[in-house]
Amino acid sequence: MNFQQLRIIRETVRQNFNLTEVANALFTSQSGVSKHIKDLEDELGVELFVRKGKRFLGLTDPGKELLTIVERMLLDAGNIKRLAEQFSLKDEGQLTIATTHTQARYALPQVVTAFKKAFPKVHLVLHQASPEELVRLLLEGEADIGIATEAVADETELVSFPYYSWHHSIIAPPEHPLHQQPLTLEALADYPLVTYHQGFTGRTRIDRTFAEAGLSPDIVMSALDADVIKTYVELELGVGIIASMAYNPERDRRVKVVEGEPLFGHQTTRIAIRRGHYLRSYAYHFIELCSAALDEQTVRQSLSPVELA
Amino acid sequence: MNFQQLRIIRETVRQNFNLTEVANALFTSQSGVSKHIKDLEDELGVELFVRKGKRFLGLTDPGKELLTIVERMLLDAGNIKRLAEQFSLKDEGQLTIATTHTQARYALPQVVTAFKKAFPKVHLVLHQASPEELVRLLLEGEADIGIATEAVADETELVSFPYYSWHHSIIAPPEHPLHQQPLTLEALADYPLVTYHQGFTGRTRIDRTFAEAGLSPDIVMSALDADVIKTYVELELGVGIIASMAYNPERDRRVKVVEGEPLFGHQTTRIAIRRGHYLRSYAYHFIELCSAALDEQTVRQSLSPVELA
DNA sequence: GATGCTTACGATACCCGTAAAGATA
DNA sequence: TATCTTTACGGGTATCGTAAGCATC
Repeated sequence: MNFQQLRIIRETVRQNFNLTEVANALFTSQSGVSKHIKDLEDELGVELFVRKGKRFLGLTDPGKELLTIVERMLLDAGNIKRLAEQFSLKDEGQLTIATTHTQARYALPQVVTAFKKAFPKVHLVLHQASPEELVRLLLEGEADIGIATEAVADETELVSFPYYSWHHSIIAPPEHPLHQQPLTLEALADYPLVTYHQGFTGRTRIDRTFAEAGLSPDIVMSALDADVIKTYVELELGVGIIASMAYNPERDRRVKVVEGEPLFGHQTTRIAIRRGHYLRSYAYHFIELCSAALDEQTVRQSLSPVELA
Repeated sequence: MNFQQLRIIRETVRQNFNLTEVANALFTSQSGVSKHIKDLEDELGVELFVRKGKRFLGLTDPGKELLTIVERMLLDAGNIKRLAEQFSLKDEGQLTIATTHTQARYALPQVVTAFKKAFPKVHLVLHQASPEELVRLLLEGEADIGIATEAVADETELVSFPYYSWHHSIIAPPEHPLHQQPLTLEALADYPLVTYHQGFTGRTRIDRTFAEAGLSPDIVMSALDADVIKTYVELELGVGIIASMAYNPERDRRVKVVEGEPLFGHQTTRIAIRRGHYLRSYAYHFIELCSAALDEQTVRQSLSPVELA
């Protein structure tokens, strides 16, 4: 048994049991992948994969149980590497933050600025992704910290902490009739709407709120970011619903804002990390810069790995 | 990084930083050990060991942190092997029980008999050891299950469950004057005593009870097992204190027994396993044979590994 | 016929053990 | 001086990639 074999087992599942793709992902030959799997199965005396002829279809029962152990071992292998870097290059290295556009654009700039000042040698990677993709990046160890409003609280392998709360704002051109009437869900649903994509920046909440009121608004356009939404609102395509922090009274003079909290309530953006993922000390500092309540000790205490069995 | 390197790191600590001994323990050459350590340190970019000239003295800070991860990885490596056997040889394999003489001789025979009947193909190893040694065997993965009255409840890396309760019995020749007087600690302390070695079979409790009463009895002889104690009591060397289950009215006719519970209270023998150590299904059956309350589900639930960090 | 897995084979790199040299107690 | 570690070197083995063969879709 060696680490390459373990990596291959894990990657085979990730690549949907296509050994050719596994070889590409691990930058090795497909024949080597094939042989490694065979060798490991021989050594353990168990078939790990369900085959149909020469094709791989899935994991056997022992394969499934083995995978959870393998994942933990490879997680630990990564932990060893980061741990070593922690000591060899105290304040150097890389920190990968997986986050959505909204956070990267409106919430994180101040944190990033402060962080860069404190740790100038750390290479900061802001990996922009959807909430679901972001969860995957954390689970696979490709990102150290995830920041999002959706999805992260639902995954048991992740631990998440509240970062900050915000609410939705409704924007429309200054002369829009919406500004002449009291704001209700019904009134809002009468106009074509422009807001975020499915699963982004509180869109789930928006949809649910309308649905619970028995309304089906006409969302004429959806976008990943508020800049795009604002642009189309200015073009009078419809009424916009954006995150409050995306509205800037200085710059956004061509639209007029109404607070949407009475309609949609407030949202909590969360900071997430994978259980058992070793974090460099500067990563803890980054989290503490986000929220002073989240000091290293507090975060570490919540980081114990999920139970076995 | 490979497994041999990890094994060497772990073994170097176990062998008190003597690389020659490490090589012997791992059945390899000392030069290879030396090189592996160097290679790993180079790869990680950190010194793992404190050296004085060429001698190894201990672990550095990163070395200490690394060790805990390495231990977990090697534990998982063993888990993979057992897991595979579990599937390839369903009811075959080996089960190593580390236990003291008293348990092996008086408590376990019935369990072992029933177990052998249920799992005739499992090679059962009864590893007789002191409670401290037994803890080490469990921690190092050399034993699957430990059974003892002492020590096992104090180690956080172990989980333990109550097996059964017992008390001490006092034995003396039938005509001994002890039998003519009411049993008190003071009366007992007047006679030379024969009982178990330090740390064995409730000896801790015996010593503490006398000490708390301000008595310092004359323990003329101590032994590992009740058979030896009985022999010397029969030879009138002194009064014996043994575990109640070691007294057999049929066979032990040459001594007369007095129950010692009023003096020493009762003791609980416990079944212990290491957190995170994968157990074969027949191991769970063994535990359930000891105590019907300890079914596989109950035991597994208590087995989650100790927290990180 | 295109895709995907297995097997064969040669080159390479890695690991191991012997032996000699250097350091430490 | 005896014990212990490092370094150098040669032999063996495992790993890797190319290429050909074969099954599956």
